[in-house]
Amino acid sequence: MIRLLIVDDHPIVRGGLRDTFAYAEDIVVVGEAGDGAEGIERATALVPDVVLMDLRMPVLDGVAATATLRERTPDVRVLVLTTFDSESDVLPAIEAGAIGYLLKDALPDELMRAVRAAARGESVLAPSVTQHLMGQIRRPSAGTLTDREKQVLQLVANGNSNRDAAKALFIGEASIKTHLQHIYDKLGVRDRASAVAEGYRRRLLT
Amino acid sequence: MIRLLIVDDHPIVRGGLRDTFAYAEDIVVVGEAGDGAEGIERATALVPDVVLMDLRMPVLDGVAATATLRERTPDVRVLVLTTFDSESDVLPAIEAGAIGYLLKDALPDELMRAVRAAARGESVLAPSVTQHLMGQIRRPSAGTLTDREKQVLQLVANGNSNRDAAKALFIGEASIKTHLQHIYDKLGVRDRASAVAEGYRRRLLT
DNA sequence: CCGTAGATCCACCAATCGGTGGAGGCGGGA
DNA sequence: TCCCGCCTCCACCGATTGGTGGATCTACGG
Repeated sequence: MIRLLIVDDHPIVRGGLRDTFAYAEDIVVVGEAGDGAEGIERATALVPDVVLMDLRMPVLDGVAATATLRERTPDVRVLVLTTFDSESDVLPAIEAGAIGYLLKDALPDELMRAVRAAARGESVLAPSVTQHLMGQIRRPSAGTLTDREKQVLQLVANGNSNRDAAKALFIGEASIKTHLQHIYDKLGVRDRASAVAEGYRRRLLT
Repeated sequence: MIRLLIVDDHPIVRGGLRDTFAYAEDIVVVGEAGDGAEGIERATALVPDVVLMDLRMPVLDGVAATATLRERTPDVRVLVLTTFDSESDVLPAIEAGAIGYLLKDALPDELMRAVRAAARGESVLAPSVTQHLMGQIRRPSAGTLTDREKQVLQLVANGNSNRDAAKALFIGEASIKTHLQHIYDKLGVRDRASAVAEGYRRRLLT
Protein backbone atom coordinates (compact mmCIF):
# COMPACT_ATOMS: atom_id res chain seq x y z
CA MET A 1 0.00 0.00 0.00
CA ILE A 2 1.46 3.33 -1.08
CA ARG A 3 0.93 6.09 1.48
CA LEU A 4 0.43 9.48 -0.23
CA LEU A 5 0.51 13.08 1.02
CA ILE A 6 -1.12 15.81 -1.06
CA VAL A 7 0.33 19.33 -0.87
CA ASP A 8 -1.59 21.96 -2.85
CA ASP A 9 -3.05 25.31 -1.91
CA HIS A 10 -6.29 24.87 -3.84
CA PRO A 11 -8.97 22.96 -1.93
CA ILE A 12 -10.62 22.04 -5.21
CA VAL A 13 -7.49 20.49 -6.64
CA ARG A 14 -6.93 18.60 -3.42
CA GLY A 15 -10.47 17.32 -3.63
CA GLY A 16 -10.00 16.20 -7.21
CA LEU A 17 -6.81 14.37 -6.33
CA ARG A 18 -8.34 12.68 -3.32
CA ASP A 19 -11.18 11.58 -5.53
CA THR A 20 -8.81 10.28 -8.18
CA PHE A 21 -6.85 8.13 -5.77
CA ALA A 22 -10.00 6.79 -4.15
CA TYR A 23 -10.21 4.46 -7.14
CA ALA A 24 -6.71 3.09 -6.66
CA GLU A 25 -6.65 0.06 -4.41
CA ASP A 26 -2.91 0.23 -3.79
CA ILE A 27 -2.77 3.95 -2.92
CA VAL A 28 -4.10 5.64 0.18
CA VAL A 29 -4.10 9.39 0.79
CA VAL A 30 -2.86 9.76 4.36
CA GLY A 31 -2.91 13.55 4.55
CA GLU A 32 -3.19 16.92 2.90
CA ALA A 33 -1.50 20.29 3.27
CA GLY A 34 -2.29 23.73 1.89
CA ASP A 35 1.17 25.22 1.68
CA GLY A 36 4.82 24.24 1.71
CA ALA A 37 5.38 24.76 5.42
CA GLU A 38 2.35 22.70 6.30
CA GLY A 39 3.51 20.10 3.80
CA ILE A 40 6.86 19.73 5.56
CA GLU A 41 5.14 19.42 8.90
CA ARG A 42 2.76 16.71 7.73
CA ALA A 43 5.45 14.86 5.80
CA THR A 44 7.79 14.67 8.78
CA ALA A 45 4.91 13.56 11.01
CA LEU A 46 3.31 11.05 8.64
CA VAL A 47 6.38 9.90 6.67
CA PRO A 48 4.43 9.00 3.54
CA ASP A 49 5.92 7.05 0.65
CA VAL A 50 5.18 9.79 -1.86
CA VAL A 51 4.41 13.50 -1.58
CA LEU A 52 2.43 15.07 -4.42
CA MET A 53 3.74 18.63 -4.40
CA ASP A 54 2.40 21.75 -6.07
CA LEU A 55 4.98 24.44 -6.88
CA ARG A 56 3.19 27.76 -6.57
CA MET A 57 1.99 28.01 -3.01
CA PRO A 58 1.75 30.64 -0.31
CA VAL A 59 4.02 30.74 2.75
CA LEU A 60 6.62 28.36 1.32
CA ASP A 61 6.75 27.35 -2.34
CA GLY A 62 7.06 23.80 -3.56
CA VAL A 63 10.71 24.00 -4.57
CA ALA A 64 11.78 25.17 -1.13
CA ALA A 65 9.55 22.60 0.55
CA THR A 66 11.00 19.86 -1.65
CA ALA A 67 14.55 20.85 -0.78
CA THR A 68 13.78 20.83 2.94
CA LEU A 69 12.04 17.48 2.72
CA ARG A 70 14.96 15.88 0.91
CA GLU A 71 17.15 16.86 3.83
CA ARG A 72 14.89 15.89 6.68
CA THR A 73 13.20 12.81 5.28
CA PRO A 74 15.36 11.46 2.43
CA ASP A 75 13.17 8.36 2.05
CA VAL A 76 10.10 10.37 1.08
CA ARG A 77 9.80 10.74 -2.70
CA VAL A 78 8.56 14.12 -3.87
CA LEU A 79 6.52 14.12 -7.06
CA VAL A 80 5.91 17.62 -8.44
CA LEU A 81 2.47 18.25 -9.92
CA THR A 82 2.05 21.73 -11.32
CA THR A 83 0.23 23.77 -13.90
CA PHE A 84 3.44 25.30 -15.18
CA ASP A 85 5.85 23.61 -17.52
CA SER A 86 8.12 26.57 -17.96
CA GLU A 87 11.80 25.83 -18.30
CA SER A 88 12.56 27.76 -15.18
CA ASP A 89 10.41 25.68 -12.86
CA VAL A 90 11.59 22.28 -13.95
CA LEU A 91 15.29 22.58 -13.21
CA PRO A 92 14.97 24.08 -9.71
CA ALA A 93 12.43 21.41 -8.79
CA ILE A 94 14.68 18.57 -9.97
CA GLU A 95 17.71 20.16 -8.35
CA ALA A 96 15.76 20.43 -5.13
CA GLY A 97 15.33 16.67 -5.24
CA ALA A 98 11.98 15.99 -6.88
CA ILE A 99 11.83 12.48 -8.31
CA GLY A 100 9.24 13.40 -10.92
CA TYR A 101 7.53 16.35 -12.57
CA LEU A 102 3.98 16.14 -13.87
CA LEU A 103 1.58 18.69 -15.25
CA LYS A 104 -1.94 19.11 -13.98
CA ASP A 105 -3.39 18.29 -17.34
CA ALA A 106 -2.24 14.71 -16.81
CA LEU A 107 -4.98 12.14 -16.91
CA PRO A 108 -5.90 10.46 -13.62
CA ASP A 109 -4.54 7.20 -14.98
CA GLU A 110 -1.15 8.71 -15.80
CA LEU A 111 -1.10 10.29 -12.40
CA MET A 112 -1.61 6.99 -10.62
CA ARG A 113 1.05 5.27 -12.67
CA ALA A 114 3.41 8.12 -11.84
CA VAL A 115 2.76 7.79 -8.12
CA ARG A 116 3.47 4.05 -8.29
CA ALA A 117 6.66 4.71 -10.23
CA ALA A 118 7.75 7.35 -7.72
CA ALA A 119 7.08 4.94 -4.86
CA ARG A 120 9.44 2.47 -6.57
CA GLY A 121 12.05 5.22 -6.81
CA GLU A 122 11.67 5.67 -10.56
CA SER A 123 11.64 9.04 -12.27
CA VAL A 124 8.60 10.18 -14.20
CA LEU A 125 8.57 13.31 -16.31
CA ALA A 126 5.77 14.81 -18.33
CA PRO A 127 6.62 14.58 -22.04
CA SER A 128 6.83 18.33 -22.54
CA VAL A 129 9.08 18.57 -19.51
CA THR A 130 11.48 16.08 -21.02
CA GLN A 131 11.77 18.35 -24.04
CA HIS A 132 12.72 21.31 -21.91
CA LEU A 133 15.28 19.28 -20.00
CA MET A 134 16.97 18.09 -23.16
CA GLY A 135 17.29 21.67 -24.31
CA GLN A 136 18.71 22.78 -21.00
CA ILE A 137 21.29 20.05 -20.83
CA ARG A 138 22.52 20.73 -24.31
CA ARG A 139 23.91 24.12 -23.29
CA PRO A 140 25.14 23.74 -19.71
CA SER A 141 25.71 27.01 -17.95
CA ALA A 142 24.04 29.01 -20.68
CA GLY A 143 20.92 30.65 -19.43
CA THR A 144 22.01 30.61 -15.80
CA LEU A 145 22.71 34.07 -14.50
CA THR A 146 24.94 34.60 -11.51
CA ASP A 147 23.44 36.30 -8.46
CA ARG A 148 25.19 39.51 -9.33
CA GLU A 149 23.90 39.41 -12.88
CA LYS A 150 20.38 38.85 -11.63
CA GLN A 151 20.74 41.88 -9.37
CA VAL A 152 21.88 44.01 -12.30
CA LEU A 153 19.08 42.78 -14.51
CA GLN A 154 16.51 43.49 -11.82
CA LEU A 155 17.82 47.03 -11.42
CA VAL A 156 17.66 47.59 -15.16
CA ALA A 157 14.11 46.21 -15.21
CA ASN A 158 13.23 48.71 -12.50
CA GLY A 159 14.23 51.58 -14.74
CA ASN A 160 17.76 52.25 -13.54
CA SER A 161 20.36 53.52 -15.99
CA ASN A 162 23.79 51.93 -15.86
CA ARG A 163 24.93 54.82 -13.71
CA ASP A 164 22.07 54.41 -11.25
CA ALA A 165 22.59 50.67 -11.02
CA ALA A 166 26.28 51.23 -10.36
CA LYS A 167 25.48 53.55 -7.46
CA ALA A 168 22.92 51.12 -6.08
CA LEU A 169 25.47 48.31 -6.02
CA PHE A 170 28.42 50.52 -4.98
CA ILE A 171 30.45 49.53 -8.03
CA GLY A 172 31.58 51.30 -11.18
CA GLU A 173 29.51 51.95 -14.25
CA ALA A 174 31.97 49.89 -16.25
CA SER A 175 31.18 46.83 -14.18
CA ILE A 176 27.50 47.24 -14.88
CA LYS A 177 28.24 47.33 -18.56
CA THR A 178 30.35 44.20 -18.31
CA HIS A 179 27.66 42.38 -16.35
CA LEU A 180 25.11 43.41 -18.96
CA GLN A 181 27.29 42.10 -21.77
CA HIS A 182 27.48 38.75 -20.00
CA ILE A 183 23.74 38.80 -19.47
CA TYR A 184 23.15 39.48 -23.17
CA ASP A 185 25.42 36.59 -24.11
CA LYS A 186 23.75 34.17 -21.73
CA LEU A 187 20.21 35.12 -22.65
CA GLY A 188 20.92 35.38 -26.35
CA VAL A 189 19.78 38.97 -26.73
CA ARG A 190 21.31 42.24 -27.86
CA ASP A 191 19.78 44.94 -25.67
CA ARG A 192 18.48 45.59 -22.19
CA ALA A 193 14.83 45.65 -23.16
CA SER A 194 14.84 42.11 -24.50
CA ALA A 195 17.09 41.01 -21.65
CA VAL A 196 14.37 42.15 -19.27
CA ALA A 197 11.79 40.32 -21.38
CA GLU A 198 13.84 37.11 -21.24
CA GLY A 199 14.28 37.64 -17.54
CA TYR A 200 10.53 37.59 -17.07
CA ARG A 201 10.01 34.67 -19.42
CA ARG A 202 12.54 32.60 -17.49
CA ARG A 203 11.07 33.84 -14.23
CA LEU A 204 14.33 35.43 -13.10
CA LEU A 205 12.61 38.74 -12.45
CA THR A 206 9.68 39.82 -10.36
CA MET B 1 -32.62 23.17 -9.44
CA ILE B 2 -29.62 25.02 -10.85
CA ARG B 3 -28.16 23.38 -13.94
CA LEU B 4 -24.36 23.83 -14.08
CA LEU B 5 -21.78 23.34 -16.85
CA ILE B 6 -18.11 22.98 -15.92
CA VAL B 7 -15.50 24.21 -18.40
CA ASP B 8 -11.90 23.53 -17.36
CA ASP B 9 -9.00 21.88 -19.11
CA HIS B 10 -7.73 19.99 -16.09
CA PRO B 11 -9.50 16.68 -15.52
CA ILE B 12 -8.50 16.80 -11.88
CA VAL B 13 -10.06 20.20 -11.32
CA ARG B 14 -13.23 19.07 -13.08
CA GLY B 15 -13.33 16.07 -10.81
CA GLY B 16 -12.93 18.22 -7.73
CA LEU B 17 -15.72 20.53 -8.83
CA ARG B 18 -18.07 17.68 -9.68
CA ASP B 19 -17.37 16.26 -6.26
CA THR B 20 -17.97 19.61 -4.59
CA PHE B 21 -21.38 20.10 -6.18
CA ALA B 22 -22.45 16.54 -5.44
CA TYR B 23 -23.15 17.75 -1.92
CA ALA B 24 -25.43 20.58 -3.08
CA GLU B 25 -29.02 19.48 -3.37
CA ASP B 26 -30.08 22.45 -5.44
CA ILE B 27 -27.25 22.24 -7.99
CA VAL B 28 -26.73 19.59 -10.64
CA VAL B 29 -23.75 19.35 -12.96
CA VAL B 30 -25.24 18.72 -16.37
CA GLY B 31 -22.02 18.66 -18.36
CA GLU B 32 -18.30 19.26 -18.64
CA ALA B 33 -15.95 20.64 -21.28
CA GLY B 34 -12.18 20.66 -21.57
CA ASP B 35 -11.67 23.83 -23.59
CA GLY B 36 -13.46 26.99 -24.65
CA ALA B 37 -14.72 25.68 -27.98
CA GLU B 38 -16.12 22.57 -26.38
CA GLY B 39 -17.60 24.75 -23.68
CA ILE B 40 -19.53 26.81 -26.23
CA GLU B 41 -20.77 23.69 -27.92
CA ARG B 42 -22.04 22.13 -24.69
CA ALA B 43 -23.50 25.39 -23.44
CA THR B 44 -25.53 25.98 -26.59
CA ALA B 45 -26.72 22.38 -26.55
CA LEU B 46 -27.50 22.08 -22.85
CA VAL B 47 -28.42 25.70 -22.05
CA PRO B 48 -27.41 25.48 -18.40
CA ASP B 49 -28.23 28.16 -15.84
CA VAL B 50 -24.60 28.77 -14.96
CA VAL B 51 -21.30 28.03 -16.69
CA LEU B 52 -18.25 27.68 -14.46
CA MET B 53 -15.46 28.89 -16.77
CA ASP B 54 -11.70 28.58 -16.46
CA LEU B 55 -9.68 31.29 -18.23
CA ARG B 56 -6.45 29.66 -19.34
CA MET B 57 -7.44 26.88 -21.69
CA PRO B 58 -6.24 25.38 -24.95
CA VAL B 59 -8.01 25.88 -28.30
CA LEU B 60 -10.12 28.82 -27.11
CA ASP B 61 -9.51 30.70 -23.88
CA GLY B 62 -12.16 31.50 -21.33
CA VAL B 63 -12.48 35.18 -22.17
CA ALA B 64 -13.18 34.48 -25.82
CA ALA B 65 -15.56 31.67 -24.92
CA THR B 66 -17.40 33.94 -22.50
CA ALA B 67 -17.79 36.65 -25.11
CA THR B 68 -19.20 34.18 -27.63
CA LEU B 69 -21.59 32.68 -25.10
CA ARG B 70 -22.94 36.10 -24.14
CA GLU B 71 -23.87 36.62 -27.75
CA ARG B 72 -25.36 33.24 -28.52
CA THR B 73 -27.03 32.40 -25.23
CA PRO B 74 -27.52 35.64 -23.27
CA ASP B 75 -29.51 33.86 -20.56
CA VAL B 76 -26.59 31.67 -19.54
CA ARG B 77 -24.60 33.24 -16.70
CA VAL B 78 -20.85 32.78 -16.95
CA LEU B 79 -18.98 32.53 -13.66
CA VAL B 80 -15.21 32.72 -14.08
CA LEU B 81 -13.16 30.45 -11.83
CA THR B 82 -9.45 30.82 -12.30
CA THR B 83 -6.11 30.54 -10.57
CA PHE B 84 -5.08 33.98 -11.66
CA ASP B 85 -6.17 37.20 -10.03
CA SER B 86 -4.01 39.49 -12.11
CA GLU B 87 -5.42 42.87 -13.02
CA SER B 88 -5.23 42.04 -16.67
CA ASP B 89 -7.44 38.97 -16.51
CA VAL B 90 -10.24 40.47 -14.49
CA LEU B 91 -11.20 43.36 -16.74
CA PRO B 92 -11.30 41.41 -20.02
CA ALA B 93 -13.38 38.70 -18.37
CA ILE B 94 -15.90 41.19 -17.02
CA GLU B 95 -15.97 43.08 -20.29
CA ALA B 96 -16.62 39.80 -22.08
CA GLY B 97 -19.73 39.43 -19.96
CA ALA B 98 -18.79 37.27 -16.99
CA ILE B 99 -21.21 37.77 -14.11
CA GLY B 100 -18.67 36.79 -11.48
CA TYR B 101 -14.99 36.15 -10.96
CA LEU B 102 -13.72 33.67 -8.40
CA LEU B 103 -10.31 32.28 -7.60
CA LYS B 104 -9.58 28.60 -7.30
CA ASP B 105 -8.50 28.98 -3.72
CA ALA B 106 -12.14 29.62 -2.87
CA LEU B 107 -13.63 27.22 -0.38
CA PRO B 108 -16.26 24.77 -1.68
CA ASP B 109 -18.88 26.58 0.38
CA GLU B 110 -18.08 29.97 -1.14
CA LEU B 111 -18.15 28.38 -4.55
CA MET B 112 -21.64 27.01 -4.08
CA ARG B 113 -22.94 30.30 -2.77
CA ALA B 114 -21.40 32.03 -5.78
CA VAL B 115 -23.11 29.64 -8.19
CA ARG B 116 -26.47 30.27 -6.52
CA ALA B 117 -25.88 34.02 -6.68
CA ALA B 118 -24.92 33.82 -10.35
CA ALA B 119 -28.06 31.80 -11.08
CA ARG B 120 -30.07 34.64 -9.54
CA GLY B 121 -28.24 37.10 -11.77
CA GLU B 122 -26.15 38.59 -8.98
CA SER B 123 -22.50 39.46 -9.32
CA VAL B 124 -19.93 37.76 -7.14
CA LEU B 125 -16.32 38.82 -7.05
CA ALA B 126 -13.45 37.38 -5.06
CA PRO B 127 -12.30 39.92 -2.47
CA SER B 128 -8.87 40.41 -4.01
CA VAL B 129 -10.53 40.93 -7.39
CA THR B 130 -12.64 43.74 -6.00
CA GLN B 131 -9.45 45.47 -4.89
CA HIS B 132 -8.01 45.35 -8.38
CA LEU B 133 -11.22 46.65 -9.90
CA MET B 134 -11.32 49.62 -7.56
CA GLY B 135 -7.76 50.50 -8.51
CA GLN B 136 -8.52 50.19 -12.20
CA ILE B 137 -11.57 52.41 -12.05
CA ARG B 138 -9.82 55.11 -10.09
CA ARG B 139 -7.46 55.91 -12.96
CA PRO B 140 -9.48 55.44 -16.13
CA SER B 141 -7.38 55.20 -19.22
CA ALA B 142 -4.10 55.30 -17.33
CA GLY B 143 -2.32 52.02 -17.59
CA THR B 144 -4.38 50.91 -20.56
CA LEU B 145 -2.29 50.62 -23.68
CA THR B 146 -3.91 50.82 -27.08
CA ASP B 147 -3.58 47.80 -29.36
CA ARG B 148 -0.95 49.56 -31.38
CA GLU B 149 1.03 50.44 -28.30
CA LYS B 150 0.90 46.85 -27.13
CA GLN B 151 2.22 45.74 -30.51
CA VAL B 152 5.10 48.18 -30.26
CA LEU B 153 5.91 47.14 -26.72
CA GLN B 154 5.89 43.48 -27.68
CA LEU B 155 8.28 44.15 -30.55
CA VAL B 156 10.60 46.06 -28.25
CA ALA B 157 10.45 43.22 -25.73
CA ASN B 158 11.45 40.85 -28.51
CA GLY B 159 14.67 42.77 -29.07
CA ASN B 160 13.70 44.99 -31.96
CA SER B 161 15.25 48.42 -32.28
CA ASN B 162 12.93 51.30 -33.16
CA ARG B 163 13.98 50.90 -36.76
CA ASP B 164 13.21 47.19 -36.80
CA ALA B 165 9.85 47.70 -35.15
CA ALA B 166 9.00 50.38 -37.71
CA LYS B 167 9.73 47.98 -40.55
CA ALA B 168 7.72 45.24 -38.89
CA LEU B 169 4.66 47.49 -38.63
CA PHE B 170 5.20 49.23 -41.99
CA ILE B 171 5.32 52.64 -40.37
CA GLY B 172 8.04 55.23 -39.78
CA GLU B 173 10.63 55.15 -37.06
CA ALA B 174 9.24 58.45 -35.75
CA SER B 175 5.89 56.83 -35.08
CA ILE B 176 7.54 54.11 -33.04
CA LYS B 177 9.22 56.77 -30.95
CA THR B 178 5.93 58.54 -30.43
CA HIS B 179 4.19 55.32 -29.43
CA LEU B 180 7.00 54.60 -27.01
CA GLN B 181 6.70 58.04 -25.42
CA HIS B 182 3.01 57.40 -24.88
CA ILE B 183 3.80 53.99 -23.44
CA TYR B 184 6.31 55.50 -21.03
CA ASP B 185 3.76 58.07 -19.90
CA LYS B 186 1.04 55.49 -19.34
CA LEU B 187 3.24 53.02 -17.53
CA GLY B 188 5.07 55.64 -15.52
CA VAL B 189 8.55 54.70 -16.70
CA ARG B 190 11.40 56.43 -18.46
CA ASP B 191 12.97 53.80 -20.71
CA ARG B 192 12.17 50.77 -22.80
CA ALA B 193 13.69 48.28 -20.40
CA SER B 194 11.40 49.22 -17.53
CA ALA B 195 8.48 49.58 -19.93
CA VAL B 196 9.00 45.93 -20.85
CA ALA B 197 9.22 45.06 -17.16
CA GLU B 198 5.94 46.85 -16.45
CA GLY B 199 4.44 45.13 -19.46
CA TYR B 200 5.19 41.76 -17.93
CA ARG B 201 4.05 42.78 -14.47
CA ARG B 202 0.71 43.92 -15.87
CA ARG B 203 0.55 40.84 -18.07
CA LEU B 204 0.43 42.85 -21.27
CA LEU B 205 3.32 40.88 -22.72
CA THR B 206 3.99 37.21 -23.31
C1' DC C 1 49.80 25.00 -7.49
C1' DC C 2 47.25 26.09 -11.33
C1' DG C 3 42.99 26.61 -13.91
C1' DT C 4 38.42 28.35 -13.82
C1' DA C 5 34.60 31.30 -12.74
C1' DG C 6 32.99 35.39 -10.94
C1' DA C 7 33.36 40.27 -9.96
C1' DT C 8 35.52 44.39 -10.68
C1' DC C 9 37.41 48.12 -13.76
C1' DC C 10 39.25 50.76 -18.16
C1' DA C 11 39.03 53.26 -22.94
C1' DC C 12 37.06 54.42 -27.21
C1' DC C 13 33.51 54.98 -30.70
C1' DA C 14 29.41 54.14 -33.29
C1' DA C 15 24.65 53.43 -32.81
C1' DT C 16 20.60 54.02 -30.57
C1' DC C 17 17.52 56.13 -27.54
C1' DG C 18 14.83 59.73 -24.87
C1' DG C 19 12.95 64.57 -24.66
C1' DT C 20 10.66 68.23 -26.72
C1' DG C 21 7.35 70.47 -29.42
C1' DG C 22 5.11 70.24 -32.82
C1' DA C 23 1.52 68.65 -37.09
C1' DG C 24 -2.12 66.32 -40.01
C1' DG C 25 -5.65 62.73 -40.84
C1' DC C 26 -9.40 59.79 -39.43
C1' DG C 27 -13.20 57.86 -37.01
C1' DG C 28 -16.70 57.67 -33.32
C1' DG C 29 -19.44 59.86 -29.75
C1' DA C 30 -21.57 64.22 -27.68
C1' DT D 1 -21.11 69.29 -36.40
C1' DC D 2 -17.25 69.45 -33.48
C1' DC D 3 -14.16 67.42 -30.31
C1' DC D 4 -11.31 63.80 -28.72
C1' DG D 5 -8.55 59.74 -28.96
C1' DC D 6 -5.60 57.33 -31.85
C1' DC D 7 -2.19 56.77 -35.39
C1' DT D 8 0.94 58.73 -38.21
C1' DC D 9 5.11 61.70 -39.19
C1' DC D 10 9.05 65.45 -38.64
C1' DA D 11 13.53 67.73 -36.71
C1' DC D 12 17.04 68.38 -33.49
C1' DC D 13 20.08 67.33 -29.67
C1' DG D 14 22.05 65.52 -25.58
C1' DA D 15 22.31 61.29 -23.01
C1' DT D 16 22.75 56.60 -22.87
C1' DT D 17 23.82 52.29 -24.56
C1' DG D 18 26.24 48.45 -27.06
C1' DG D 19 30.63 46.46 -29.04
C1' DT D 20 35.29 45.39 -28.55
C1' DG D 21 39.30 43.93 -26.29
C1' DG D 22 41.41 43.99 -22.83
C1' DA D 23 42.97 43.82 -17.32
C1' DT D 24 43.30 42.51 -12.13
C1' DC D 25 41.67 40.18 -7.96
C1' DT D 26 39.49 36.54 -5.21
C1' DA D 27 37.69 32.11 -4.07
C1' DC D 28 37.34 27.33 -5.04
C1' DG D 29 38.52 22.71 -6.34
C1' DG D 30 41.39 19.29 -8.77
